[in-house]
Amino acid sequence: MAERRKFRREGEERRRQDLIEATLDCVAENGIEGATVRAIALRAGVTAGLIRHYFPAKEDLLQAAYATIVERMTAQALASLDGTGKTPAARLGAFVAANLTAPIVDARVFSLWAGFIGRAHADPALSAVHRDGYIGFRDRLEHLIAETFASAGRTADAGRLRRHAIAVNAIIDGLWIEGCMAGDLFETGELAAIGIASVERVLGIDMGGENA
Amino acid sequence: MAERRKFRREGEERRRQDLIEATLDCVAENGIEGATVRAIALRAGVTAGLIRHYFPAKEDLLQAAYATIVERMTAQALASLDGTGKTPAARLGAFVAANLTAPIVDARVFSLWAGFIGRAHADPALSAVHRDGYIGFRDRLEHLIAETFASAGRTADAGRLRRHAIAVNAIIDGLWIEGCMAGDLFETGELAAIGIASVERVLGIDMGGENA
DNA sequence: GGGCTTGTTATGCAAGCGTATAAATACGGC
DNA sequence: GCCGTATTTATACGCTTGCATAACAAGCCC
Repeated sequence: MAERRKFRREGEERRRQDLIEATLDCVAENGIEGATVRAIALRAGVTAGLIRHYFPAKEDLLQAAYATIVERMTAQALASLDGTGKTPAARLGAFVAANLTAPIVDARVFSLWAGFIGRAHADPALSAVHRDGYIGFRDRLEHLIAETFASAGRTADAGRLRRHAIAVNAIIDGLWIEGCMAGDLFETGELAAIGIASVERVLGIDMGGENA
Repeated sequence: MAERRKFRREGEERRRQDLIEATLDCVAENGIEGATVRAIALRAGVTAGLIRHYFPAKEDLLQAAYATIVERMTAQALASLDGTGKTPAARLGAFVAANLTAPIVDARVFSLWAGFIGRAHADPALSAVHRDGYIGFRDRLEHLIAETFASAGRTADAGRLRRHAIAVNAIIDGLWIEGCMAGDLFETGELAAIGIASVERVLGIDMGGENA
């Protein structure tokens, strides 16, 4: 009668990570409103009360979860740059392609993104997390474009470089959303091909695409 | 003591529209989770119970509200095509510019879009409304591009035309999002200029932009 | 191996949610 | 001017939510 549940004491960082992962699962499956304290706890295999032991309030958990997903996406994108010995143009091309292929183009990731974005307007902290991610991404893009131009012997003033980064960022974002929301409307690799071709034309460079 | 509240009987369509408008206000201000039955009723100036007299369930109201906003955005975009006597290229340019300027680039509209998108994954009906809007928009774009090509004496097979529409749609979407979320990072008209220049380069046409 | 710390569970609470239902009232037809 | 009807209000119910608190036990220290 009334047997108390057994449990293990996990390391602090491990538990925090588990809770964040459970939160992401919940948001991805049922939207942000599906991420209730009880649902998260159930998925993490703990009881609801424990959450408050690691996060002062639910909002803090959501924030941490969003920061995690932003960070993860960024890392995956940057990983595509790891190949050494490539030309700057090839690196830029790989970067664009990576952002338009699985696992970055993924319904689950989009579900997370959308869920958090919807909440960002009401929550300045989430909004800040997002803006940091956006600016970081665009800066990285601008850097890649600058390198590509330099290696091609082309010059571009700061303003032009900035506008190029904005445009390329828009192409990636727009195609990413299209792919995530309506992946079934595109063939494998089609979005990446369109993205590369578009970026080539916008920047007036050759990244080895087939100019689809 | 216990004075019952006075009220007026409004026409059915008028009440429905008021409730939808109130719903949009709530979603825009506090996200979709801020759109509770009571909050909506308060803003519409009625009591909560009335909502169920016009909509079987809250979900039906949300659906109607989303359909309304999608329809409204589409109408605004199409209105930019109304000018007669323009060349197809100029019409396409006007269309792109309109989608990258107020009132379409607007934090409130984006807030609505994001709120509903976040819920779309959990609600197939909302998802269907969105997809219809997306495909309709892309088709319109493809049509404009085809006209522009035709008037320039260029030919393009169906596949190429489709890919062009996908790319231009991505540019518009991506820049739209950037503008809505971080409008303060851009000067007035900058996004429209970048959009037009990018579309010109991607399509290889001249729409009268300054090729920023 | 006994005691202490603290990670963890269990239980409870007040508030808010969507929905149901009955009473009241505005207003067109006569 | 009254009646009937359908719009609108009022009230309540059952459920879920986030959060608080007290009891408990796991694992480290000595």
